Amino acid sequence: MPLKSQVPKTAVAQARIRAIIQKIPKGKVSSYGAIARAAGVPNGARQVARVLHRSFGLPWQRVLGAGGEIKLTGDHAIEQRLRLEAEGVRFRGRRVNMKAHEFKFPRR
DNA sequence: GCTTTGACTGGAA
DNA sequence: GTTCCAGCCAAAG
Repeated sequence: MPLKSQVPKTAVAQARIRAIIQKIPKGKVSSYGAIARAAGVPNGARQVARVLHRSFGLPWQRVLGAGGEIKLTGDHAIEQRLRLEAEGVRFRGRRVNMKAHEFKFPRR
């Protein structure tokens, strides 16, 4: 009989989310939804956002909304754009060219 | 334990 | 292009 996991499922998901975000290479970006799916949490986009905000030391600037749109508000949005442009990511208006910069995660 | 809130998403009008 | 709406998940009050 397998022992019941003492670790909450939510904590596992969050750990995966952090690990995945760490894997995004410089010059590439991803979206909340894509990361959630890669972490095994479909429709967990909001959860990705929460983890991203909570944890420290992640390349948060490489995480965008669907379609490569910046979802942040205020000064944080400005900083994110500056950081990404510094990494070579080109913007078209308020969006990124996902065709060229989206990082695709390996399938299970 | 119910309600509100948020760095979300996709589809429809 | 915009606005509205319904769905989803976890944390906070």
